[in-house]
Amino acid sequence: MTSSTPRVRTSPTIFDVARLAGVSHQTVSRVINNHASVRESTRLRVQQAVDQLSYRPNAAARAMVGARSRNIGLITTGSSDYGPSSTVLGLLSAARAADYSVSLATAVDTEPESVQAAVGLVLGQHVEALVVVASRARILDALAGLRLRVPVVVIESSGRTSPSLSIDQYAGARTATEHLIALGHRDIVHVAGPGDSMDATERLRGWRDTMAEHGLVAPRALEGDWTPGSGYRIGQQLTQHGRRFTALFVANDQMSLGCVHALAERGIRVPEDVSVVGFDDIPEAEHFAPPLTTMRQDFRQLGTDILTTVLDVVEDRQVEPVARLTPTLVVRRSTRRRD
Amino acid sequence: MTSSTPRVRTSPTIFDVARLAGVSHQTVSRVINNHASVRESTRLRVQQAVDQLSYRPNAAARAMVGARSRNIGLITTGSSDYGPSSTVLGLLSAARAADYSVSLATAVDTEPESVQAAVGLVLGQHVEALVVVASRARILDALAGLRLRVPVVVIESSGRTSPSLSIDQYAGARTATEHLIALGHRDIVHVAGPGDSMDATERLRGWRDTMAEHGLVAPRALEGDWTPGSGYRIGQQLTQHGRRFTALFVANDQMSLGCVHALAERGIRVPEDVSVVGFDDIPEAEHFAPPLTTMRQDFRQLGTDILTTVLDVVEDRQVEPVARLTPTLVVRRSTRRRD
DNA sequence: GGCGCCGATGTGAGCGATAACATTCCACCG
DNA sequence: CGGTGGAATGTTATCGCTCACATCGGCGCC
Repeated sequence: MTSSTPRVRTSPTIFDVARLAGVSHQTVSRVINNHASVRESTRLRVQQAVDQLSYRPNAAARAMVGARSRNIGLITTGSSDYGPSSTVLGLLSAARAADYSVSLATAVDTEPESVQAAVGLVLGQHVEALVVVASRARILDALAGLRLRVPVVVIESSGRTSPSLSIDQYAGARTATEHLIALGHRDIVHVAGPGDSMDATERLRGWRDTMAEHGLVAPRALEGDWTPGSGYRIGQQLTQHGRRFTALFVANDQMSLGCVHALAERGIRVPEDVSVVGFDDIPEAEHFAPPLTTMRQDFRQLGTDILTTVLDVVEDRQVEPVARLTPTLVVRRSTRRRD
Repeated sequence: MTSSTPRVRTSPTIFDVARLAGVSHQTVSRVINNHASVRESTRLRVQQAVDQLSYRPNAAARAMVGARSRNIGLITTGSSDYGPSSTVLGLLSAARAADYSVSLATAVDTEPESVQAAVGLVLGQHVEALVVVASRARILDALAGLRLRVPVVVIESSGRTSPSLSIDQYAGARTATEHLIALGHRDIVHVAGPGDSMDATERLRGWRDTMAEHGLVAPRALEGDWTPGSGYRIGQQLTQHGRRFTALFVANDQMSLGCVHALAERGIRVPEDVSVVGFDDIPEAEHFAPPLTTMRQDFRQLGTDILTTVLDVVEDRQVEPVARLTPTLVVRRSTRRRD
């Protein structure tokens, strides 16, 4: 056990530093803000005083005089879904690199009140901009009801808001479906994510359009909630109804896992009897039984792009209204040519 | 696309509200802080003015006069490991419930400079306390070098720091090992997490002690890095060296997945030939092939406890120096009685 | 040598809120 | 009917910092 930290009553101010260095507070201010026209010897003396007192400028006071806070607000749902949480992680790391801190609040659900409460919380922290990870359409609605005084950047795939960024779910779904079709599959069932998820909707649309373009019938999709458990239940239904299919395009890797589990219990083998494509490329996917073919998304890049956009918006630069990254297909052993 | 938000140049101040309501700014302050002795009619009038201008008190100004910021700082590594990220999620949700915002910064690695940079970032945001998710021992070292002016609460399982909270990894590892021993296993190999992870060290220690208490030899543990890939490689090594074992206690579920994958490739079946116990109970574990026996940790509860401790510390109340939650065993199909 | 200029530094105001103290107003009492 | 007390409200100082402007001092030039 370490000794308890000796807590100092009050922090030193710029005046304390000034007194110790024998200069005016304004000179100290110049030094800590790297202003020109401070003699080298003076700068040094001040710097020493700063170190000696371990002085840290008071952010609140700086904020009051209108200085940049280098703080951005981030709103997410509290879910541990791979997509949203990876996006957050990507943004966090980009923010760190740009020397920005992030004030984060989670909305307990998608009710407008919850979202607005979360927004209110971070807005209380002097943020330069707000980033909202809008996994659900309702979050967008809640947002629309607000008249905010800071710029907002939204992460969502519908393209309804501007500026918004996302990974192109529609394109990803098309690639996945094309892959299955190229392997000779014609009866391709889609296991979708929740209906109010915009990512899920886009993936569904991509699958449906691609099927249509190839003259294939797109049967009604079954809807899960992203969890492995829901995938499992859908897998069971799929086998019970005696539905005919040779391939499954599942809207995320976790549900794929559940589906494959249910299929295996019925003696249906992947990929011998049914090919399966997932979405996300979670770290586990490579080691599923069998290793899962899936769509990889570059969340780190997304995080970096988000921060770039935020900085552009904050500094009143031109920004692309709707920016999109494209997922890439990772072929593993869960898909194969139809016999 | 929604119409672009009309950005107002400057926010209304307490004086704007006061003027509109025809009272002094102090009366407005009383209303927004729910002070007594404001006539009901006045309160109403002020409230209306507040709403009309959608006035929000300026946090920086409040902070300057010493008011509580209702903001806590959180430091993590940017890893997406299930444990740390679930802890963060748990804390975030508890903070939301307590109307606290969270300023989050990730340390790019465990170098003291990285950690200190992250700490500096959040310390610039007027936090009432700092919570550090110290998954690695080195983070603790970096922290020890700092003389901070805010209370610090650490999430770490070694118990070196105070106050600290954690889930009792040692106890969990003991339970897992006991489970295997109770099933008749004697040759139990441990696949450990990285050596500088305190959780990994505690799990290793728990396994070793339990083995010793039962008069069993604990062979040298193999060390992974928490990823499924590392588990896979270790699984391969295990089979190559022709090591004798009937059970595997793997330090987390992801590595378990990799191990089982490697074993399956060599024709070794789980649980027929080898029993496997994981740790974490990630959502996927239930649908692994076979469903994984593992140790479940209550991260939500941990998050709540962290916030309680933070509040206690901030308000100078007595706190338990080292608090621990206990994981519970979830038995699934990857373990069975030794033939 | 005096003037002007510029680099280095100091002074004072003000950001938006709260706390402490001052004032007003009215009801109630002797 | 004046005095008194407490509720309601107003006034002022203050927090730590940066900005705008004031000041100071030395150097170069005519």
